[in-house]
Amino acid sequence: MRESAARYRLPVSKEARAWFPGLHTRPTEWAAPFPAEQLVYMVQDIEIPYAIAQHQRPRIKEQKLARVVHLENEAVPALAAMEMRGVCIDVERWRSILARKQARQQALEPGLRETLGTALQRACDDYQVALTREEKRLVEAYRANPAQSSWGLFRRKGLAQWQATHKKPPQPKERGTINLASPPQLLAALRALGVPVSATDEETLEPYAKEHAAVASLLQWKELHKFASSFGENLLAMVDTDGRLRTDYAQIGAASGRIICSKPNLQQIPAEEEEEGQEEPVRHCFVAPPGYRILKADLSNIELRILAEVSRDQTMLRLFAEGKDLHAETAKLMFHLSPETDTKRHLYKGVPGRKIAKTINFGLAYGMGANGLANRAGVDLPTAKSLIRTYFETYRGIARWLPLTAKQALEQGYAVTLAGRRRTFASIPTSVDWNREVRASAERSAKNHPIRGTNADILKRALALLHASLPSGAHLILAVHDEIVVECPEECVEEAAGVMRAAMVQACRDFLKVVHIPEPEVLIGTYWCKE
DNA sequence: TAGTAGCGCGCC
DNA sequence: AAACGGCGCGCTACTA
Repeated sequence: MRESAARYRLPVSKEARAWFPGLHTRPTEWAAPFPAEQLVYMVQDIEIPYAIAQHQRPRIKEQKLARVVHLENEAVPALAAMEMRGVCIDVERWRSILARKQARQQALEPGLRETLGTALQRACDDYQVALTREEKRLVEAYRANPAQSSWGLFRRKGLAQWQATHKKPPQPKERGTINLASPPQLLAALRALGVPVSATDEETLEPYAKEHAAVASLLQWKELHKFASSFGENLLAMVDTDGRLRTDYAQIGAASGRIICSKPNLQQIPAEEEEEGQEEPVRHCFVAPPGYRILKADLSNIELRILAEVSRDQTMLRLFAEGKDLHAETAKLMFHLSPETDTKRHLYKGVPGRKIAKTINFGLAYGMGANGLANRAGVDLPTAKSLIRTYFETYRGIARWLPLTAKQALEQGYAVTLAGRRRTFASIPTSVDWNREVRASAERSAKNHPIRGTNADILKRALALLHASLPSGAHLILAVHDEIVVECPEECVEEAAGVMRAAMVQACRDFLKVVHIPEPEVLIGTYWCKE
């Protein structure tokens, strides 16, 4: 508030605020009427926002932001209610999942410490052992003749950075041991084992898992460790004394206008168990209190529907209208397959057609290039390039819309969603060469904003509708990008489910005028589940 | 000792 | 030639 007030030269003083914390521990003051100073402060808290709003109103109109401002204002009570209500957690079930995972994690540790610990020790004694044969040769060549060496191979990261990653690893606390959570230590140890990697993330290590048992084991360990550290006791400690977990929502936290949440971030709770069958997903610990049910609805394929809407791509609009599996139909169109083809089975260069189509459909929303497609779909670069070409021949409307949108956004300085939500961009002169990367990034964001941001528009509209229309006793619990979770007394589950279906469709209809909107399926259970 | 940068990884 | 967006957070290692 202070910043906004300053913009309109409205005086604000926050000093009086310091008086409030701990007031309940000061019985005399607690019982007495508010001092004049505090009253002034409290009045200010009402008056200043009003004055700010008065200043902003004409500007909002002028910039055609009235609709999105209204949308945001309508969503405020829903967000506030979710923050206050929180979500009920089955702590016991959570602890038992955690215990099993930790047991598995600990079982892996002796072997890993032995193998990687001794490897790290060798690397510490002589860190040259952590260089691959090829790198040793290159470094030698570079030292001998910097001008002539295959400098190009270092170019990607730059020699300085390349060397930095090969500096002496930090010594573990005890000789012969290793901190498995330390990327630098891991890097040195792995390289000493002959695994020529330059990072220790899952994607980098995965190809070596077959060859090196230690790598396979390490990958499992990392996964279990991640779970324990991010979704273990630390998170459980945030459960309030009433057994409910509460988060902080930031209503316009993301540049796209999406809601973000933190402390804890409930939008990153693992949805599924990677190894099927064995363990229960932790979302199952987000439960309905006794006498209640959890209801979940999501906006299926919403980003692609938005894309079809804004681009008016006739083909994609038709596929949605037909209500078929969009990824499969995309594959059929791209590869000229007959309608009855099983696109999960039909291979193109060794990769299922549906997977390729899905990867492009999905990746499109954030400006994926040929390289990204090659990585994700598992094809080579030329193939990826030709696949993207084919995709855009299939969806001409999208092929036109994407670059046009980027161009317009950068010209006028902002991209816009269907509710009129803006994302601004600094102007980037074409003439300057060094900002090509900046420009490319801005273009991706500009293409992305109408899709992401409209998704946020729709979600917020749905939240507002639901907050106003859910049966009494039913409460909004969670909002995760395209998914809304409600907790509801058993007696009115059917009514609430109906309200949810109607609200989701209405929210879509408020913004999407052309594309087909299916009525969402509402899942009803005793816990938060995925499907 | 406290703050911060970088890596890595969870979600969509 | 190449480069996948955008968010929060835990951890380590470095810096002040």
